Amino acid sequence: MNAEDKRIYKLKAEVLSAAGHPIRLAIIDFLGDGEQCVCDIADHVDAQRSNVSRHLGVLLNAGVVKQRKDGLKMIYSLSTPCILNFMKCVEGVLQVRAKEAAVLLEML
Amino acid sequence: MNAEDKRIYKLKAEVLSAAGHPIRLAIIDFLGDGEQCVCDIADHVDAQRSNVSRHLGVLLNAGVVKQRKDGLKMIYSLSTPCILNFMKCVEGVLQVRAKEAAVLLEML
DNA sequence: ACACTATGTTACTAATCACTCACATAGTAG
DNA sequence: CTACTATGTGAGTGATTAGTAACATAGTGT
Repeated sequence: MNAEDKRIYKLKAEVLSAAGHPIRLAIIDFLGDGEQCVCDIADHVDAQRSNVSRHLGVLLNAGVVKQRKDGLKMIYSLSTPCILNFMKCVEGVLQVRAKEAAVLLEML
Repeated sequence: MNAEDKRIYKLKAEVLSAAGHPIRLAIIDFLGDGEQCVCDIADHVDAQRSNVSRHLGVLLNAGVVKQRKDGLKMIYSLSTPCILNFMKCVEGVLQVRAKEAAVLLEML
């Protein structure tokens, strides 16, 4: 694995770990229904505004969301809808996990 | 967003952030070609064995990989191949990012 | 100009993570 | 049994991250 590969993995890891936080995941899910302003996002994910603002900054920085100003409000939306697709795969992983847990339970 | 939702987002975040590290991403990519033992993985991703062992523990814990013992060796493989698919989407995000960076460059 | 609202930022603390080194364990081969 | 190999784990350190409170900024309406 050369230095070039490492750079690319680092970039990809940035995107994935941006998505790898409960609040940010909730934000992504919420934005799947359409663009939203910070205050509505904060209400929906049940967290403080400044905290949500931070998380949005992380997502923006990773390129997962984009922003647009509308008067006083800053409107956020998903930069590409495929982000929602890979949640399906994540659910698949969780299903495998759950199945294995069930098998272990049987063994007791 | 109720407590149940939060639990599920936390689980999903666990899977995503398990994938959100350059070395672990390289491991996932490598396992895409087929199962591998720890020592070969360590050689391939160019990191120390104990460190790789740790990262594999994280992936295992998240349910991203599974393990199988073969004599002295512990063989790891992807628990579900769809994990490779969502890399495509990550690449899409990076493309959007690159495009925006190019646009910004034009403006200078 | 003033007060008000939405957002972002600074500074700080607590928590988590990554990495390394040294050691422990399990299996293999002589 | 002994030496060796592959893997995993505890302890420690430095780096990164999450969350909060207080403040700064930008736009709106009177």
